Amino acid sequence: MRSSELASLADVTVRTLRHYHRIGILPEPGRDPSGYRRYTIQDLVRLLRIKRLAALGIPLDKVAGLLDSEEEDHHDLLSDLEHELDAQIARLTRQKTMLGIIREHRTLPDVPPELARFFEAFALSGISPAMNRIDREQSVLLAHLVGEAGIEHLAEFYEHIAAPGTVEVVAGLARRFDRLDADADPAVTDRLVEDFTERLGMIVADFTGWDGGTDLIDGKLYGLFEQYLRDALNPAQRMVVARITERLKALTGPPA
Amino acid sequence: MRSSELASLADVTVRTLRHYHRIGILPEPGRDPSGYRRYTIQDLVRLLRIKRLAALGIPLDKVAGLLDSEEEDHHDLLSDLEHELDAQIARLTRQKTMLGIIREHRTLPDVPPELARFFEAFALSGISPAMNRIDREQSVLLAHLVGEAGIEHLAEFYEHIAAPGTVEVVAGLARRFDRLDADADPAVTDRLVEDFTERLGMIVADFTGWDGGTDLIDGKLYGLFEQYLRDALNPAQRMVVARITERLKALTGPPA
DNA sequence: CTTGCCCCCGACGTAAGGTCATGGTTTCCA
DNA sequence: TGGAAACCATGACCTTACGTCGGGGGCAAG
Repeated sequence: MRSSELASLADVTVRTLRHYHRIGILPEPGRDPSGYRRYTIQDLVRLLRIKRLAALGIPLDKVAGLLDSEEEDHHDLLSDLEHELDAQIARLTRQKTMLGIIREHRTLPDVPPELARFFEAFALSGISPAMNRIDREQSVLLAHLVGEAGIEHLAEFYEHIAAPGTVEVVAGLARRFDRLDADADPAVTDRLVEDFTERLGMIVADFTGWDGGTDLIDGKLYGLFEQYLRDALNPAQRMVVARITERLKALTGPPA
Repeated sequence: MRSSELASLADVTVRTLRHYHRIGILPEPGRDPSGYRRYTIQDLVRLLRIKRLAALGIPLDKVAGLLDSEEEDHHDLLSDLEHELDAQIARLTRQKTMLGIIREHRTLPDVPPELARFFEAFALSGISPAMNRIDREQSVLLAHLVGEAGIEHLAEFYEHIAAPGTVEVVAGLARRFDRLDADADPAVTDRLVEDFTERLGMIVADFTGWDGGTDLIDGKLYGLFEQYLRDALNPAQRMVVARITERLKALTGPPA
């Protein structure tokens, strides 16, 4: 048998044969006078055994050991492999689940889908693209900040915000916030702070009372999160945020 | 921020940052006077967005396109990815199932587990290691010869052979076959042929009547299969095989 | 004699980084 | 103030299981 015949009998490519020779799991056969490899049935059997092991996901550098050792030293190897397979399947399944959610809700893939509804509702309600981008990037930062566990809590909060009846209020406030010029009339900013506090204060205050929240405030990431907002907003907007934050602190009561 | 700080904030390694720079999905930031990279929050956001996409299984060379394009051109990409995930999960699940079967039955991993019981029973019943090896290698050849579908038919046959009551008979015949010297007494070989035909003839004849069988006889692989046997056996054993084959042909009736 | 097919070898490429090796910089601490 | 520890930079090689060239030779048929 020459190489292409062996290859086609075993349903592999000739390149694969040479690869197996190079890594030493298939012995080099003899050559004919013109230097071509001549294979025997033993080589075919060996190749088929290799294929069976490879099809189980066994790495090629372990194959020689398995084929040449008589007995079941390989029990460890196989159970390791099985655990690794479990882990891989679990990972891929998580990916698929995430992709499915993203497809169903048609959300952007680089943003946590649990939070996406929120700024999607805004995007449809007359907010500027720039502010929308800020919301998106904030969400990404925030999601990383609170971690896997915290995101569910956040999602619950966003559900309140995005609920019918409330989302219009939020969108209206957001539009007004979005349109604040750097040198906005103090009366305008005052009214925005008042309206926000009055209409959303309790909802937001309930949320910031979350247990995990206080740990986060000390972290570096949280500082960056605030800095991100400072960078993105104009002075009037920054002032509004600062004053709303003050009012919310008062609502949640003095810290211990 | 310097590189290690950004890396730790985003839970990646510094090497990963540089990799992302090299492939162009994370822009190179400015440098400080000593040549160190100084990152900003925008870089952190970009990095976190990359991480989200990568966690979905999106290849890095598609990431830049997704992050920079505004709208949903990526629907195709995502659904392709979902299909690929399905395929991978299916493949890994098949591997795991196979491994599970092999572990449960404690069979050798390089041999079809459906056929393994057969020569395992033999190995325990006094056959020589050499003959046992022949059985194993034959099984591998045979399994490849008949393909995925045929193996189930084969397994059914092997069930008959390995059934209580029959397996002892088969093992006895196999031991006698195994011990045949190259120049065995004709009376001994005659008796073996007779006993085999009498006690197993119908079972084997039923099996060789399988529909797919006739296609295989013409194939190259089948010729090799026979050659393998010729190489492995001594003259007396070859003669016994040849004579049993004759008798079986007579049992199944003349071909059309 | 050329055409087409088969064979050889060697070398580069893949995905997503890990792991040195080497050399300069900053920072901490006695 | 000096030296050690820690940090940063670049470059190069390593991983898996082969695919894909590129260059050169062998062999049978038209």
